[in-house]
Amino acid sequence: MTFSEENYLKTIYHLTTASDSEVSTNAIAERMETKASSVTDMLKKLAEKDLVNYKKYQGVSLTSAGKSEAKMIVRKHRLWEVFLVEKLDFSWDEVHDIAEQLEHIKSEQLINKLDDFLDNPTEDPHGDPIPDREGRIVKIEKQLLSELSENQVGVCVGVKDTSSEFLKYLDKQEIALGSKIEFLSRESFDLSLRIRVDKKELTISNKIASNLFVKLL
Amino acid sequence: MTFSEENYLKTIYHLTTASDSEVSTNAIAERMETKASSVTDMLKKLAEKDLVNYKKYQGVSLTSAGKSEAKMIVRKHRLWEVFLVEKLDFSWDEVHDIAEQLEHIKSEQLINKLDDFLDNPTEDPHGDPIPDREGRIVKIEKQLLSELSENQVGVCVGVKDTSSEFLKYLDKQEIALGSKIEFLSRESFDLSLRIRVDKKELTISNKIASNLFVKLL
DNA sequence: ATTAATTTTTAGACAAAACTAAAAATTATA
DNA sequence: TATAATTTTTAGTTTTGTCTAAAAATTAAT
Repeated sequence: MTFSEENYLKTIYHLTTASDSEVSTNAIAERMETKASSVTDMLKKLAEKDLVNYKKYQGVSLTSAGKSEAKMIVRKHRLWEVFLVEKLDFSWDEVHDIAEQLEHIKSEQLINKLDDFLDNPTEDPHGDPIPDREGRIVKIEKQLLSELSENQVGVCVGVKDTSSEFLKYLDKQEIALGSKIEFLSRESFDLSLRIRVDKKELTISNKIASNLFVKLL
Repeated sequence: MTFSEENYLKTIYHLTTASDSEVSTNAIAERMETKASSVTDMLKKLAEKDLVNYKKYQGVSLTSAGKSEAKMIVRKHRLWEVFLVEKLDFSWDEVHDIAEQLEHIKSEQLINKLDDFLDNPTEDPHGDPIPDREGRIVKIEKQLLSELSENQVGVCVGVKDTSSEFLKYLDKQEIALGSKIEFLSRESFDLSLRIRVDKKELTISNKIASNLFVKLL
């Protein structure tokens, strides 16, 4: 399997799990910053290899073979992210691009040894679940901070947007995985939220709140 | 820089440092298990980028830019090998193929953090020197076991052949980096050597002895 | 229900890196 | 020093993954 094929599978996996349906050629092209015609070419190739279900003009989904390949790529990506943050002391906004490269390294033994070395983590530094060696994913129940009602309290368990920009903002506000977040009040005018993070009170926009996952206490 | 370009630079680096002269198209082709015509194509491209000195029919050498690129690839390869052996518990005969992939990961920050994480090793698991972040190499004086004279004593500091086959043979004989090796006697008929490794006496062929580096005590 | 807009696919081209086969240059040999 | 053998380069293909432009299919709008 080539890097390019792996990238397509991974993208299709993310898009289909997010929307829980078939995904369009254009959606893939947009996410991968490539042209629709290139996507069509690759879909044909992946269909030929029985990694995707593809019918012209009908969108694509992964076959079970494709899905398990995709999960292994996601597994590698997220394990390497844990390594970079936990062992090499990278911050959570710096690891994505490097993990994009590392996820293509081919060696099952390597990834399983890495998994053990990291003590078999179940989530990456952004709170996303890491598939185990059989592809199983332990899903934690979490919800967006923006969906809480006043006075509910949760722990930050993940981020929806993993852009460097957003993550740096969180660092600045001292919001990290594990931070206790209390929903104090909602400003009806702009939907901004008053929250308490650990000891400190602050105001965040609704956009921020709808990119932060919390687990209710 | 593409993977392929990096592989060519690395090969040229190894061949030129071994022979200390220009290297021929055929030598590169043979080492890389490719065709001479493919090598010629790539040499033109590398010359275009000022990474090699190339004149038709005259062989090639690295420019200083090419050499420093090559050293960085070697640095990455060897640091990853240390990681695999020291941290992930691979044996020294298993790491080469994985390091061949990892050496192409692009991030200076990554490799420098890895270097620190490993406590800035100066040699890889086969005893080969690891260039530092400026490309400096600390060369240790070492010689082939086959070049010793009777009753000299050394410590195993490296291997010339790094094939899995040879390394497994050494494991079987319990010869490792750091083993104390006493040259007891030479059999003139087949040039085989009687040696003592740590406490145990054994006989090894001249071929084995000429692939083992020792440092005299 | 046609027409218009959008999406998707096809067709043809291109760059990278490999290959084969043949030509050219170099080196070795008689 | 001719000629033979070897090495290296050139020329022309192939494969992979991308692109543009145009055609075809689908979806939206009047």
